[in-house]
Amino acid sequence: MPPRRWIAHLDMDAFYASVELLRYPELAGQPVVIGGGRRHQPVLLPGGTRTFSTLAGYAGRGVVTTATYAARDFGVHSGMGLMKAAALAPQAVLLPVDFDQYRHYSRRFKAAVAEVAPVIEDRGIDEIYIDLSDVPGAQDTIGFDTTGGVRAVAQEIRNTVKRATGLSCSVGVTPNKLLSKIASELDKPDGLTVLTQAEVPTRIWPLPVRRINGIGPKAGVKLADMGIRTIADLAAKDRAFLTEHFGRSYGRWLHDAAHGVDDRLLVTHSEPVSMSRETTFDRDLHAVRDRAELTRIFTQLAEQVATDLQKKGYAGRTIGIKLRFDDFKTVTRDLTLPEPVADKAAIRHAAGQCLKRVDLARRIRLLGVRAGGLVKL
DNA sequence: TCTGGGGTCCTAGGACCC
DNA sequence: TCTGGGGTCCTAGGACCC
Repeated sequence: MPPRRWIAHLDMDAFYASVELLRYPELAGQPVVIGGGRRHQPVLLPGGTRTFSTLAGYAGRGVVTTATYAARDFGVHSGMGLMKAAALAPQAVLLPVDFDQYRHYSRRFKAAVAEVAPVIEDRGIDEIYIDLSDVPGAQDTIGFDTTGGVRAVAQEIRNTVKRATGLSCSVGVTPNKLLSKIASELDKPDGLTVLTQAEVPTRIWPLPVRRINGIGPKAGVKLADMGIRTIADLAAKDRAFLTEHFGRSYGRWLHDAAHGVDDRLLVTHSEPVSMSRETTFDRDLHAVRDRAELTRIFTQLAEQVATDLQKKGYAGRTIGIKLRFDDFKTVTRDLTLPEPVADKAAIRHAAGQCLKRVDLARRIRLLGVRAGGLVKL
């Protein structure tokens, strides 16, 4: 028997919220929402107990970054505006985002996984792909179960993550990244799902098309308009139909995805392409009336980008800006310089040149500064 | 109760060069 | 006077993901 390709997708369960629960164990089982600004720090009372802000009465433009499963039971989910979440679950505890803490636990869980299986693709703070094909034991058959070996390896990885961090995760193991990403959600939280290619029709086809990583809100609506709701519906369409409606490249990809076909290799090393900073204001600002404040924030964003570049040892040749207006329309402008830059004056100046090319009639909701075309110094 | 912040990749048109 | 292709770079917008 030739060795089989086994790719795992590991997804930490409600990651930010779970890290907060390690710090505040008294919140276990309660609806907790992470998001918003710095205003909602817990207060430590003289007796040693803590009091927490709740969602009730929240006013602002924040969104839910993560919600505990207890909060999700009220219909709260990530990306939802905090105002709406407050209407659904006013009693839910609201905690501010603490990225430093999450990054710390992110490094811990990834290092723990690497002890068992070193071939890892980073997919952000709380997800990774892992190639299990060459991990000792993964190709073993246990009794008549040809997937028993890889299941045991995946379980060992889950145990290791739990030991190292106190956090649970969900894992999908299949022959490729596309299927593993779907599989890791099939038994969430704290689950493990192993699927073979032969199980695609029974386990994957009944799912909605939006479960496929790469079919987003727009494509989802377009497919629904054509009566294509499940992955089975999509798999039933031929290539020509899909390329006709979605273009050659995306159409072909849709066809492959529906059939569980995905040859992509793991990307174990990558260089950043861009670095950016952006901010949404508490209230929409007017280019003339709020000029001083806009200028101050604009300069600050440019300086933050410069600091980020210098800290990581990069310079950017293309400097860009982003504005979102009160009608939510977003525009970008960028400028490619003769040489890469990383100092705040150069970035601020180039960003200023970009800003001159924008019509500032509407009020501004968001402002951002970006450096692209990065080169390592 | 409208919709954060940080990214990647793709497309498409125009400039410019050979 | 009017006609080519092909390739690369730059810019703007948009889809999508975590």
